[in-house]
Amino acid sequence: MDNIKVRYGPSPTGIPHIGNIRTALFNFLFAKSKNGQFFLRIEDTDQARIVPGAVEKIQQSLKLLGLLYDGEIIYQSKRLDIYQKHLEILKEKKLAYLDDGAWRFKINASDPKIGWQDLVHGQVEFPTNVLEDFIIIKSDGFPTYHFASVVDDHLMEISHVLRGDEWISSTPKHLLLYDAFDWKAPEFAHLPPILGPDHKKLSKRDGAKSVMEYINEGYLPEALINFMVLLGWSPKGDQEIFSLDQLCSEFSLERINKNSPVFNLEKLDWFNGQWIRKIYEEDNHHLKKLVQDKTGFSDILADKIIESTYTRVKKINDFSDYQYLIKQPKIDRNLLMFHDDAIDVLRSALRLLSNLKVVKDETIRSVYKKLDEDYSNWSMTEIIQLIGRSISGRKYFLPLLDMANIIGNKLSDKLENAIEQAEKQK
RNA sequence: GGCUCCAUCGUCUAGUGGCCUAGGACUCCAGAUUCUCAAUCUGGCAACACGGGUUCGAUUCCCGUUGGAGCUACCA
Repeated sequence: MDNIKVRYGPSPTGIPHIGNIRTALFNFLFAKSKNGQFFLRIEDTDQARIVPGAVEKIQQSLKLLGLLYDGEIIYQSKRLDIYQKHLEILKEKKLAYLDDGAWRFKINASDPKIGWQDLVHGQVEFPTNVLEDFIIIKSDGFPTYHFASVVDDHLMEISHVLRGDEWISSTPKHLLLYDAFDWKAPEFAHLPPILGPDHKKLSKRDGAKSVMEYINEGYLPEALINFMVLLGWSPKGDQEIFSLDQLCSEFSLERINKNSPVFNLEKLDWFNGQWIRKIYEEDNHHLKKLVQDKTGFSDILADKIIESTYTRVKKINDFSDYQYLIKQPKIDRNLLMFHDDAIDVLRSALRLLSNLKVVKDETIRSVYKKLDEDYSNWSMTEIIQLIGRSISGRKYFLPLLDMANIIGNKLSDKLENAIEQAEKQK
């Protein structure tokens, strides 16, 4: 199969969300895996629903992920004359008629069934008697999706149509249109949609956000791609981490799943963590730049923070949570309050730890001694350094609350054991 | 309602009649490691929706039931 051509055909009715973009991804990967071409076609035939700026957002989303399209972007709204010309052909064949200002296509199926070999679903068939004459040119002169996409796909020599599952029941209409023109229909692959945790259509709350939003939140394009592609597609082996390049050679339509996957943010977070570590190891200048762009850290600060915290971070933005560890700011009132709270927690924790003999007495005594001093003049760093060294010893410390949590967890375990044993003795 | 699609651990999935006491990943739990956490490694919990067939043998094939999703617009 040569001369593979596919297209991504969003309608500019808003900013495309991740489910939408996954369709673009699959199209892109399929084209690249077959050495084919990937086109962008804006399906702006519904004048009422057009959102200004949406096209730019679509382009931006694709660009951020590295999904470069071939050739020029095509606008259906600029091809009205072409659709008109094709309407004439149907009129001549008596396959179109005027109805209340709009043109309808006359269903003229000879067989009781119409079907096709779908590349992900296999054979799909519809009884033709459920089909009704449908509108191809609206009364405002613009074509409907059905008409415009069939005409354009043919003229653009699209070989494979990869689109959402919701189109599956309109495909018979499209097939009839191809027949009417005596055109060869392209191959179809209908992709199952991503669902929310409630198994309903993915909502904004559940993760139907744009690529830009995800990147703003600190997700990496690499992680987004990796996550999206594994939602509905699986590789041959057990490998989980894939770069776009690897996917371009690995991808295949046969391994697309028939059922609808559920969006799972925890796994996205995991992918993002994996990619942060991968980039740190392979190209830490790149990571540093990303962190600096996001946080405005100085060179030295960025180096220190990244080095000490890159294993615990899930999103790029998380790095900024650790800046106070190293920045040595003068203490403001808020930080001071935080001090008091944290130090109270630590103080009582230490008391209990010493009772339970979890930590060396010596350590506790030295921390106590420090804590009894007037700590309000200390910098945050000094406090954390002290506690970090005494209890944990790690040079680049933990946030106080983390520390309190650790101690708290250890305590509750110990206490639970103690209670259990006490009860056993009874 | 009609038509269509779909159905393996909580989630993403492998599996195309015997390699399956169903494999991997996320999450969770435990252990190892690290003077803490994280990361890493090891181990653990956890699934073939149900009922009929077909077959020597079904997660895998067929039918039905149930459940979920989509379409049923002068929206895409």
